[in-house]
Amino acid sequence: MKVVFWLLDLNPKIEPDRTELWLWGIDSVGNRLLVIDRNFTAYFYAVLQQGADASKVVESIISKYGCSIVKADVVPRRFFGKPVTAIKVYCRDSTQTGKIAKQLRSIEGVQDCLEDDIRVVMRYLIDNNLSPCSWMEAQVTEEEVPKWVRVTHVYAVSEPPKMLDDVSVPALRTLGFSLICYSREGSPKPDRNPILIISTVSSGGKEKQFIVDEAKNDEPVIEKFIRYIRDFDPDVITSYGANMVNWPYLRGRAAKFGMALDLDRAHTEPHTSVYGHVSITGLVNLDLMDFMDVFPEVKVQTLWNLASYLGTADKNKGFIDDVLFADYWDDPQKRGELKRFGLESARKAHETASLLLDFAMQLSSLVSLPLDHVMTAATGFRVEWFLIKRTQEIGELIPKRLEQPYIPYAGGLVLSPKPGLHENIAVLDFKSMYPSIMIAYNLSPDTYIAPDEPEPTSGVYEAPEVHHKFRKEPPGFYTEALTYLINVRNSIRKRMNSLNHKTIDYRVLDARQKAVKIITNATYGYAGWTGARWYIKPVAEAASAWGRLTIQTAMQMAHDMEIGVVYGDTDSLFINYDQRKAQQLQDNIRLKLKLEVELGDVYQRIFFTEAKKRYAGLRQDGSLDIVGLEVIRGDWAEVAKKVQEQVLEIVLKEQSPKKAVDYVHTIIRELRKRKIPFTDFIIWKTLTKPPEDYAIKAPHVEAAKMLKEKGWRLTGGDKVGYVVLAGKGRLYNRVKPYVFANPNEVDVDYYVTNQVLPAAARILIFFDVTEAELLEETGETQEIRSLMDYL
DNA sequence: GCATACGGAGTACCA
DNA sequence: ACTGGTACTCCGTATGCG
Repeated sequence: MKVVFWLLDLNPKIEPDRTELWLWGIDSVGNRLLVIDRNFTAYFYAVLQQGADASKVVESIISKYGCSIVKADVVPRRFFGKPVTAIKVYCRDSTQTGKIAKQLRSIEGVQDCLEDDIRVVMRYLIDNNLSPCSWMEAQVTEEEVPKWVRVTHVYAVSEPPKMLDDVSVPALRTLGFSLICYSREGSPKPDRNPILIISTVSSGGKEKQFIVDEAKNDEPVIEKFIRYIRDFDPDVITSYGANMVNWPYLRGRAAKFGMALDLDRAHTEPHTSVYGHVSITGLVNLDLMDFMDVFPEVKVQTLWNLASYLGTADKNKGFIDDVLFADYWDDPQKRGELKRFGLESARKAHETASLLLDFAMQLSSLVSLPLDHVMTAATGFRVEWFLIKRTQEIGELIPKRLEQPYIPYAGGLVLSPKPGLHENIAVLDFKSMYPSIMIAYNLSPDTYIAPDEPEPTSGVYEAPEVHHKFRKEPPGFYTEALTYLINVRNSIRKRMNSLNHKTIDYRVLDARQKAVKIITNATYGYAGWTGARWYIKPVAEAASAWGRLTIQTAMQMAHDMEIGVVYGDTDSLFINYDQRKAQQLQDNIRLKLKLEVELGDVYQRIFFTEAKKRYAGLRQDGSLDIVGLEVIRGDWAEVAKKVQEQVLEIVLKEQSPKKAVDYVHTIIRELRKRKIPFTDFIIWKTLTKPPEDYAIKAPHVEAAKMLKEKGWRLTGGDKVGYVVLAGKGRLYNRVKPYVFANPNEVDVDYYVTNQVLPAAARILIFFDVTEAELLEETGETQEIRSLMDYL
């Protein structure tokens, strides 16, 4: 019989005599099912030395290691584009490929072994051209469902499934949860601190909380939570901090009680897998924290900030800092608030996940990494798996990941802006400049011609400045991959145009085009990453060199047409806007440089400082576009950011520096009177390593050390929120984590001199306002103000 | 002994 | 745990001056 199913998750099942592939899916009527492929044979390649006798090598491999090898076939392959002869070595035991490959490397005639580091799951997906989060069909025979497998049907296949061309997504059962633990010794630890509340929200809108008793015995809480999940049987289970905190904590607590955290579909427990991700067999564990790199605008990474950015929540109403959990629990007046907070967190997790799930599924389907891995994997790995999939058709072998020395190279060209105000400025952007350049000049690991190599007869492209050469024909696999991505995105966008924005199809397609876009744009970065399997520095170096030439040529063309250029960065030019001339410049660039240029923002007025990468523009619709300045930085106090934003708005819209100065005076006065909310004083900075590893004393490091002393866990990547307190000595001697600080201790003067003043002066200095003027109020304004204050 | 200068560490942004 | 280009604050020491 035939089944059609949507692939949710897959895992290898290691048996003594074989490795099975277990594919967990959902069929078209909503049955959860398991499809088992028992015909998988692991393999790797032994690449032969030039001129080695292939059959001789096969013979010696078989004679020496025959008992662990099923068969060995001689096959033609490519490596960095160059033809090689390889022996495809099939292994009896999929867990032994690495070991056998290592032994084979010392056999005479074998140059190296490759692809022994490709994991079973990815091998299966790549070889059979299957993608997770996609529909597929297979010829199957139904089997009895083992007692410990929680699905409706189990099938066996004799052939791997085949992909279907259907972009739809089945209705998934989703569950979001949050954890609240009790600790008076800093970060809770599972061996000593109980869970107080587990809150869950599931698709269908059901909300349920599991709350500990007065004795804080959380054993039944965990028990009931496990049972609840098993009954609901979610396809996707989501929480914020799932991988690093929630699952390890739940496992730790369960272990303490001698309980198995048995809530998956195969009677096993959540276990840590690649990239530190927690895998739950048969379903998908999604950590919302892994989505934070999609939204760099959210500076302080928390579930509540993410939710409010995505618009599912009204700011931080009802938020409780985890430092205070124990206090809230112990206070009968406040315990209810804590319970509400827990439930609200679960709601936010569930709502946020439902907004982001489409994107994650499309990314998973595009790059072939399973849904529960794809957001955890760094950009480089997502690009890499996408590329690996594309190289299989052309027989390119997958290089090993090597430790390579890091040598920087020249990047994009940045022009110095003309400081001050400009009227009527338009931005011309090169459309996906690096990908276009890589396609145009066939830049790829397999097209690179090293200096000592002969040039092919079809000719080469030679990069400016750096003189790296790339063969013109045939196209390299980067070129093919990028062309595919760009075409796919165009066709998706075309299809979207004919759809209502509110339809599910539109939403799914939009998620897909976003996924395609991030992979396209990351390919240049991947090319210059020393960790890349296909790292060849000249590829990235040539792309940026052509980029610099491109922007310089475009600038010269603008100049020849008497179009003023006020600024530019890498792939953009800021020009004095004249619609007719701009259009003509675009056409000229398209003809001469063979690259698309699009008209970006048009500003009524734009303000530049002397610094590059920092400006503020007033768009024609009246909105502000602030770039690089303190306003959008995450490491300045809110009070300073608000002041700068207002100053920019006044200066750009009303063109009244005087009014801006008055505004600054007002805020400084309020600051001195401590009328500014405490949270506006918090300065957030990221730790790049554990606090104790710092060679120097820095304010955020000292604040982090204070938190650590009280038992809070802090390492690289964590953000520390601190405030500056009144006192003497170095700055680092008078900071405190904001959770420990009292609003009255805040050093108002510091915030005036080192936060508000520089932020405001950065702008107003270009309107001949001095810092002294910003500090001192003079003349009548002061009289009026003080009279007003008095009244 | 103090104020100032300046390079380096550290962070965060833009493309 | 994708790239380079850039600005900026603060630390921590060197330097200059009296």
